[in-house]
Amino acid sequence: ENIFDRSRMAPKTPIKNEPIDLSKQKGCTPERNPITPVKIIDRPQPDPWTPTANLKMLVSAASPDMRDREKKKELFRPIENSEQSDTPDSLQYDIIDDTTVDEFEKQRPSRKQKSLGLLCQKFLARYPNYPLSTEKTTISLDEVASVLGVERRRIYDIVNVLESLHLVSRVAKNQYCWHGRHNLSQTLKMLQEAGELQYGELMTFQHKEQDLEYKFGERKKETIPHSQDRPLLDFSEPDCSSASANSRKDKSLRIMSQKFVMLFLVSKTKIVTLDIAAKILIEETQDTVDHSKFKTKVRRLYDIANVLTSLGLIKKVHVTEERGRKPAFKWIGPVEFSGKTDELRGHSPTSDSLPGTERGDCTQYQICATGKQRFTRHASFNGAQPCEGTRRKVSSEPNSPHQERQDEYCSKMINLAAVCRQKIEEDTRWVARNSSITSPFSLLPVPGDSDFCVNPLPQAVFPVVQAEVPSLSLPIGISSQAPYPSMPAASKTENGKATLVPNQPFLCFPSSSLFMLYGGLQENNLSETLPTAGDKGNGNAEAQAAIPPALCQKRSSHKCTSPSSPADDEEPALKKQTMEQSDLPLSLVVPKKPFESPKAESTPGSGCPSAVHLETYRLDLASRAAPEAASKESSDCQEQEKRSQNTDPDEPPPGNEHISKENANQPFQPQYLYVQPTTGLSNFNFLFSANQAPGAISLASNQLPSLSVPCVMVPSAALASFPLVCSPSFTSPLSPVPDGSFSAAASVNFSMSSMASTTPVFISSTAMVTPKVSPAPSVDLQQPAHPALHLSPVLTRSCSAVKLDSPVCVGHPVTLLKLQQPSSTPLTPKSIRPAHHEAFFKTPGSLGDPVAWKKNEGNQTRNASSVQRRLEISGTSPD
DNA sequence: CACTCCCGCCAATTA
DNA sequence: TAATTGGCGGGAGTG
Repeated sequence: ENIFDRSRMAPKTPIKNEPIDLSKQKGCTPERNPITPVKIIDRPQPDPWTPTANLKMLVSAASPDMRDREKKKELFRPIENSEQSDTPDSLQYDIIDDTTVDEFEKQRPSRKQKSLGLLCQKFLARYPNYPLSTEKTTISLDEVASVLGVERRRIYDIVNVLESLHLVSRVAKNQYCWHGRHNLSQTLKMLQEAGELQYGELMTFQHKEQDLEYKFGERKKETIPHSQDRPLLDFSEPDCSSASANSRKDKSLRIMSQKFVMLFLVSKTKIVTLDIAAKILIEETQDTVDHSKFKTKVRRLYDIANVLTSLGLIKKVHVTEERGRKPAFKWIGPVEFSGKTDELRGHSPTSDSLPGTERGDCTQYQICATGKQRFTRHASFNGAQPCEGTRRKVSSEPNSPHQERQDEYCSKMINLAAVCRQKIEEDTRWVARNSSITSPFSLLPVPGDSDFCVNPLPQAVFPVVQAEVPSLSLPIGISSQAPYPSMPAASKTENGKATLVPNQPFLCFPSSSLFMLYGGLQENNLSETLPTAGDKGNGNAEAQAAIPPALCQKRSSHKCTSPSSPADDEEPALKKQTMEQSDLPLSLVVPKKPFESPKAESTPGSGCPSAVHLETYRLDLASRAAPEAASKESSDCQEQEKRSQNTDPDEPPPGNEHISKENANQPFQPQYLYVQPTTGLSNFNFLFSANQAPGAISLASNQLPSLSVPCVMVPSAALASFPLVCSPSFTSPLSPVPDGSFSAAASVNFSMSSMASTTPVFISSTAMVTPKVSPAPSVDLQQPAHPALHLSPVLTRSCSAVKLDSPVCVGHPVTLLKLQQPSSTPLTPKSIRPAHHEAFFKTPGSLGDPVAWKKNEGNQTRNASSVQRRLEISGTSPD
């Protein structure tokens, strides 16, 4: 295209009087005098009258060529008709006849002809996509403006967007330097990463804590070699900056442009609707976006979109939804940026272990789950996500003090969540419409109680078995793989399938596959408690839930994993897949922050945010249900255990994995889904609670059910070595078993070995999996190698302790037990809290124990991973 | 009427 | 202080 244009354009003579064709000047330096020269000279200002008049004049003045019809046609046509032919055929244009042209010329240029997109095309036509590195092309705004016959203002619009993508950079007043697309892929990659981080986390919130900055800086540096191009990515940081600074800058078209692009890059479907983008970009926390603001944002987005369209990065599409079609844009640019910047930032080997994926998942879930508590959310976020910003913040400010921020944070999150949710919906619909695939999200309204869906990861990435649980009214995520027939009431035990066993609180899946489970909160209370958060929270949950695991993984692999880590290999693939699968429901947000997450969290001493969260969470729960927070945890655990045990009998034999529909019925029984780590994820396991309280899911505003999923993230390694205890449901106050009763806690041990890929995993929410899950698996609570202690014996107390220490991220009330360290004495959450933050936030490497621990695990995991993991269920009750 | 998005006022920044 | 940038939103063109 460009070439063509160029040829055309090239001949052009510089504007009449213009001294020099600055545009072509090589070397930015040549004419150092950034003169603002020309500006007026050629442009007789005389006619203030109509813009059109000016335009005409300019056009005519600009060059003879401009007058030429053909030229015009060329210029205009391509853009105008872009829809028709994305691949413009030069011939076409030529062919197009002049006859029309005359009129064309006469009539005042139509609006289209003056469109920014067209203008941008003209602009781009002037410069080579891939200029020789040796020469630098300088762009003079004035010149360009005059040549193109537009006011400078318009040029700014174009340049700003181009600048956001590093296609140009400002060198001086009125002077920009043309870089071309050499760095485009790199830039996109960066944006993608940033997007994942940002949107994944949702919050890159700003605090400028040193850490944050530090991190950022570091990251950037790592990623970006050149100093020059990076300017934009900074946007995330700016938040911190003072309001004043932010004011203008924040809203900058550049930043918007980057964010907009990020949305595409992060989006699974690669389609972003305008309104959603606008909502997301409006950082306002408020749910209800100011209408005028929204409109303004949309205007800007159109501006940006026009430029991006002319760059061939996006194209306009429409997403149809029940309400009608909505304008949207689809990313048609490169999706994979293997290139240059690939070197991920895997900091330390240890980091790799972190499952970005899980993290992300967790985060999302967490968010969703706890609609109520801000703290919780935050905490969860922190815990779950490694976002530096967040964490730092948290760390620095332990809970309450900074509520404001939290609020903001929350609000943002909420907002984002809402947006995401919408997006998801849309995407889903879109997808559904476009593809036969049923999106998991489509589930929408889940009948009260049971609302959880299982989302399979995108196929490619993980061999996933998708389970549908019709009974649950779960929408089955059919993301990629073959959909499984839903099992009606009956439970299925088939291998690949995950099933809910009727009556059983378990979900079983084939070990090999990963599942994402979305669950509603078990507790309605939360929603009640947090009225404000409630809806939003749901939205968040949904949104988050929506996020495809794949993304997470991908993310994790990228960032989290150190280069050396096994994940790396896969990474590309994952990423790719992720990227590729356009059909899948979009996940706007991908949590990203692999860096520290697990480890940091896991850090023993440090009270991980997760721990904090838990506490908070618990507290909330407690408040609604029972007051004793401290005891509560333990109690919960115990309860669950008890229950589980109780239920066990009912349960099908270990070998079977069934999901009981009843679960659905039983609002309170928590179900967990265990997600087997894939290679990439090998380190983490996710447990999601399957059960949700009916209330938890609110479809309210949206049809999409908001799911709050309590989830627990556990490093697989950790699991392997440690016995996991599925947490009891704290859930509803309704829960039959009050605090006091904990009979047995069921401890589930996942040992890598034991959990073979083939082995189905059981997740029991309330129910115990006491029976041997798999016959084969020996119940070794501990692997010899691991230093970790198994708490199995002490489930009860361990619960609390575990949470804190364990690398597990808890999104939810779920209590996982995992003991990493041998520390015999279980720490109570409380005790732990204070200390952790610091440790927590430290770089993974800094974490002594955890790291070591992790490494061990990691190794094991790897080894084991290939091998297997097995789930062991021990009936052992704690004390 | 809903989309698009051009246009240019005018404030924030720069030089 | 003047010029450059660029946010912003009215309102016109399109379909």
